[in-house]
Amino acid sequence: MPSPRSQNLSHVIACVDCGLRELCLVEGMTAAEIDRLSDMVSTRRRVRRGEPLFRAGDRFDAVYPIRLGFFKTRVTTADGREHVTGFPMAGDVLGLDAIGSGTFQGDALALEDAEVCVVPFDRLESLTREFAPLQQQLHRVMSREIVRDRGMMLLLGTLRAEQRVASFLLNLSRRSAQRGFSGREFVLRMTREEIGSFLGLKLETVSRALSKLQEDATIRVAQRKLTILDEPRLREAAGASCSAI
Amino acid sequence: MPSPRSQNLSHVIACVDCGLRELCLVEGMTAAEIDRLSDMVSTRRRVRRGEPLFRAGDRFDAVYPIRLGFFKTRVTTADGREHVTGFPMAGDVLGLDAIGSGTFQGDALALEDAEVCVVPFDRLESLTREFAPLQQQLHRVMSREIVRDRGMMLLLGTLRAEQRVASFLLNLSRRSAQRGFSGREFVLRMTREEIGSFLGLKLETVSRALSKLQEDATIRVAQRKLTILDEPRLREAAGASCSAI
DNA sequence: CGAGGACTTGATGACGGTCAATCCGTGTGG
DNA sequence: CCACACGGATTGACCGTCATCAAGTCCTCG
Repeated sequence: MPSPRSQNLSHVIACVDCGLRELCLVEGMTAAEIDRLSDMVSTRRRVRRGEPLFRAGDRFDAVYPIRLGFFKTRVTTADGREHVTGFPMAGDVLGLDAIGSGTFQGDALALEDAEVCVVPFDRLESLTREFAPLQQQLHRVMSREIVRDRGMMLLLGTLRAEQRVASFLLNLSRRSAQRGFSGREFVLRMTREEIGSFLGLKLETVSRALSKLQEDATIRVAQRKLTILDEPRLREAAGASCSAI
Repeated sequence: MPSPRSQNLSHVIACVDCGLRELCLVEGMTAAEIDRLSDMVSTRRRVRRGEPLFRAGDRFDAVYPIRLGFFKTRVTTADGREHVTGFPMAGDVLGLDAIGSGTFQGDALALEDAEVCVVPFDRLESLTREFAPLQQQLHRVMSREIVRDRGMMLLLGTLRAEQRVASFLLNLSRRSAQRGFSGREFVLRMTREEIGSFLGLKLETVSRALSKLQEDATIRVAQRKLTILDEPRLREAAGASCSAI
């Protein structure tokens, strides 16, 4: 893994020029304020596919807005079972759950080559005391995380297998579209097993649900490539809680 | 519902004297700093059993540390199904999930007569810019909420009915003990149906699980009164993820 | 004391888990 | 270059857990 210092900083895009501004921490700040933040975030870190950004038990001292790439976050229970808690992508912020305890509670693994900004948390906290908009945005981002998790609880607690898979696809579609990519056609960067772990299902059940949706001509799925053919139908398959996650 | 102004403020306990300090927002602050916060939180609000503290769609402008009582929070889906997202009790802070959107995403209903502190959020944000310890504590509280929700996702995604119920009881026990009450004997303030909604189960399944644990002499349950007879066995019944929630 | 809600318990069936066989795409080595 | 191995994915058969439906009991509160 390359040290942060191995990055050529002159090539680092400033926050003010970053395409992810409105998803990230700086939303609502003036250009001058953003530059202050940008100076602080002078380091980036690349994470290669399969490598961890952090692991459970690592000491927390920074949060990581994702610049590029796709991660999975997971927790591992005492008896070795693994549960995927999310699939963060560019614009999402990793590590917020570690603030409370000072150590990371789970692993974050890159599902493809990725790059994150390294935001030292103590300095971020100081800066939020100066800039109210930054503070508000940090609170919004954390709060969004809570709302997202509530949505997942609803999904896990009330939906049936096919509804869960349909909701999951709609979620990926929406987030893909938010980031300027196609919401209709995208690549599933994770395995069926990882999807299953995230949704509280077994990989076979995920596979069956996808096959079923394909039979209905709702989606087309060829390996990792997924196309939404009939979005209204997919929303219907997800049930009324399609907006859940 | 009585207006906040109807409270006799001279009887309001200052934060510095509050038994819930270490759970609430002021942990780590000096007495002088706490007094500043205390002045701000000059209003309390009583909520009678069955009444809402807030409802989905209400405008967010304050968070509510619970002084006394037991709540349930829930979300209602478009098609009218209800899902309980938590059972906050004294020392927990209500409303953090609304920061992101500015409106409450779900309802908070008192399961028994309750009293909360009203902390106007814009003033709390200003104050956190002055007092770093207060800011850190707010972040810790929000982060804890995320971790808690992650734990619920793990529970809902991986545990079987009896394990969920056992985990739930251990959670109530721990929180009860943290607040100075017995962790061995406590009252279930919610119905079987509400427990089921929270755990992603039907009320009959909850009832059966409780009966089963009683047959094993792990617990004794008489209506709402619950006694843990054999805690190690209950931990075993919860599986390795007993620390989940 | 009566009514209604909360709870328990039983019978039955559906959904999804488990086990197993097979297929497919990719990368590796003969 | 092809054969093979391997992991991921699909599909089928079977079974267990939990939801559903239903009956009946027990508290609680008017």
